[in-house]
Amino acid sequence: MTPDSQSRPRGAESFAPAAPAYPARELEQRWQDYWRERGTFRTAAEPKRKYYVLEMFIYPSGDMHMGHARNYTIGDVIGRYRKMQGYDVLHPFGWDAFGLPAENAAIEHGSHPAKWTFESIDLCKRNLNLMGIGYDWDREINTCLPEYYRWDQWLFLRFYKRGLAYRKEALLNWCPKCRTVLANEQVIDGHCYRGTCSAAIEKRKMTQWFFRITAYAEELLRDIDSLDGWPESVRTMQRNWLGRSEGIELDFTLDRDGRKLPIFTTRPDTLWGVTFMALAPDAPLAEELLRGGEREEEGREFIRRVLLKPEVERVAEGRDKEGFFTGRHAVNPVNGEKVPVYIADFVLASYGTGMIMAVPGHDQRDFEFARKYGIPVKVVIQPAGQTLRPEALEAAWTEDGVMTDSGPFDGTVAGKGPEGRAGIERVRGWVEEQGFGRRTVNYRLKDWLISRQRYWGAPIPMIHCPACGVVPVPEEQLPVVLPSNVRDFKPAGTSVLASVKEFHETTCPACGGPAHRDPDTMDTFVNSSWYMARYTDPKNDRLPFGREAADAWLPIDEYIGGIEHATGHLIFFRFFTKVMADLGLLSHREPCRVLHTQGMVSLNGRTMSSSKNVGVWVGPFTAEYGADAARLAVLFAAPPDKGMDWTDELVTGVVRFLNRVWRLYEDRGPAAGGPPDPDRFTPAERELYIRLNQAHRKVIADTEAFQFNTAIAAQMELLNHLYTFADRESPVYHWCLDRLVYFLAPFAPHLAEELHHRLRPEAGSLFDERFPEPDARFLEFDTVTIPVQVNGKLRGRIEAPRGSDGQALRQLALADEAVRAAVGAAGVRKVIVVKDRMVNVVTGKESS
RNA sequence: GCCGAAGUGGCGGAACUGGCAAACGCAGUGGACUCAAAAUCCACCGUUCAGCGAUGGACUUGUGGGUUCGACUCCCACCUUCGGCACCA
Repeated sequence: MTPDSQSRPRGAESFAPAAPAYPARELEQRWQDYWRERGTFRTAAEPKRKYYVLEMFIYPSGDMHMGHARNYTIGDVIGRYRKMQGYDVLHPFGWDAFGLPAENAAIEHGSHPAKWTFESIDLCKRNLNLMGIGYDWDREINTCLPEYYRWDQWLFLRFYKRGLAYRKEALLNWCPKCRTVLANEQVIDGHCYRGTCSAAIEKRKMTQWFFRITAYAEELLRDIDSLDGWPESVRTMQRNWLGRSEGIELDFTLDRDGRKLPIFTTRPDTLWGVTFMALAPDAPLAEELLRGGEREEEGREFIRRVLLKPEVERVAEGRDKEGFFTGRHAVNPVNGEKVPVYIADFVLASYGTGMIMAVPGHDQRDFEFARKYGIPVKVVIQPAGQTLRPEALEAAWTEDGVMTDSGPFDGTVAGKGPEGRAGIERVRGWVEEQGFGRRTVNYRLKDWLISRQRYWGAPIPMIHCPACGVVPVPEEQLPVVLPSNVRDFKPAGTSVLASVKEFHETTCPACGGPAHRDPDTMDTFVNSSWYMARYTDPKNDRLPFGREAADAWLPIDEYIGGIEHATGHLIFFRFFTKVMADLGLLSHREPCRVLHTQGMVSLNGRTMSSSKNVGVWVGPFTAEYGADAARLAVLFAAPPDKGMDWTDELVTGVVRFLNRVWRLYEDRGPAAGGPPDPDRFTPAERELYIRLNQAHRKVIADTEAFQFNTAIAAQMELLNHLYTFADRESPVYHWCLDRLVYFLAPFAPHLAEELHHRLRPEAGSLFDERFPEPDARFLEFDTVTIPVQVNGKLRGRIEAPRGSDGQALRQLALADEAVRAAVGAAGVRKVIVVKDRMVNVVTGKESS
């Protein structure tokens, strides 16, 4: 390990803040045991009022830091709170246990990925229990067990039957370090998505399995509108990711053989400005066009060279475009013009048809390319009141304008701007009428590549037979168990499982002849695409889950996890839900009603991370400060969706709060009496009682609004009032202590449970009690202090009975000395009164 | 470049539907307790000007405009930060 002053060595922390002044750890252990023994967080068999709260499950990779802890604490607050409101809560947890780090660790230590994984799971589970998270461990799932992944395989087969799983050859993202292909969602800026890897991605042509997620692109996009419990940011990110664009597909005709060259464009209004065509270098047609031509060899060499370039370089900003003239020409259907056909590296094979009509006058990329290769430029959209000359053009004109040299459309306003849309629409209609092309919708989203050439994953349940081709493993033969007798996990560019004879060699289910299994495993995002449904029926051995159970609990009422999954997991699990609904497995078409994304936790400016060993660790921290301090720290620092910085000062504050609470109850015996009698209130008691109810109201409102920081602040405020309240024998004071226990419950559950038992030794768990309602009669003070402004500036205050009418407030305000002084000689022109809130006196002349 | 979110004291952050900006916490200052310190408790604590002082005035929610009796909140323009997408035809 490199010396690093920022991160502290694990297990040897010496934190600056003082530890709690009460035996936090001891008492927390006691109540954690108590909850476990009593099954406090076990799920109801048949929910009456269901509430499904779920945190994204974890990839178990060793120790757990406060970034993790924050995620699970947020879920736990909601789970405990809803339970206390009488909901039947489902709050499960499990392990996303397949994946590369386990394999890499095994390679490094010469052990087996399973060993490393199970050790990590043990550690994580211990940490979660240390934090006092109330899970129903009876529903724990683990994706690396055959009981789980057989259903990945089962679903795969169902997908296959429906044509939603298929094999194709394509140019794929290859991570040279992980030695496997990756889905588009797993490539970030041309690099591997895994933080510990981030190697530059290469392209390889391979035959692999895909899920046809594009078949659901339209529904995935449309239903985003219905996800009103999701953050707008995530909805926008998904819309961008799906990338719908409307246009037309239209055929150019190749010279000599009259072959059709289909192109996709969103700008049919520029059809008359086409001066060349361009094909993607990796488009299948590219090499074909060269075949037999004079420039065949040269062209092949160009393609080879361009495709060799790593992805990062290809997409680098402002990069010079490269192209190659094929020697062929194509005819533009709208005007019969003959234009040269190029191969150009800026054209993507995977988008649209893999070829484009190029309009240098009105597309910046085409313009740059045309200038470089001396291709003519035509201007067919003239900006209003101007006449652009092609030879003087310095950049493409991409705004709205008037169509010129455009056959029947001369004079039409067209473009992508608000004015021009109608023009494009007209051309579109015409193109269809003339039979040149058809309306098309294109998506940026591509099919989901799920094959991985790695060992530690769910085997793909397919068999390759020399006689019968690709044959699915019969359902009754599932699971296809991942063999454990593997020596070398390091893939040499081919799949690990191909080298395991006993696994790889099999017989064909169709003809009985020798065949071999598909040697690849599934992307781990497959496992996490349906796990939320498995929790509803985790032990089912006939189906992935029963429909009744799934319908009883889904959709998730509250899903909590990191924003980094916005365009990966959160799209995949929506896709799976829709397919599973179409397979008749469940009724809902969206998996999750409300989504909250949680901000990162940083330490000294660096994001906490297990793999980088940066963090404050749950084990050592709770040993010294306890779980309640950890929980309050992550909850109080900031609203959940914002990032937060972990500091010693933060710990100081929450520990001080816990100590103050503790001390308040220290000399208290069992509770005396119930709610206080308002008829016998002293003025001070009355005030305290109102403050109690106000705090109560705020705790409820803020918790439901996901503002735990202010919910805790309200409790701190109440605590401050209690400390300065003189009469410690007052029934109102007693009652406050009684209520405060409930307020604390979701946030600092251990301390709350302890105090609950102290006040009511004979009672059961606090979490089997109902969360109380505030006393609606005492939510406001009878007298309000109302600020008085003169011309919008604060000049005085008046006291008035709550609910006083405008006339009364007006009189009081105008009688106020400071107000009269401020008004002076100018005279009152107008008085605005907002009941119980504000009086504003507007004076006659310019005064002041 | 496009899309989205945000910008408030020394710091983390509050502020209902347009109605007292700065709740709560940290840090800081003063006091109590103590032989002393820590811990604890109580009080003060946006900036600036005038005043010995009590107090009073002015200013203040990224910048500049606007709407309004009144704007952290709404509108327009701009700046900055963060996040996403990006040769997508």
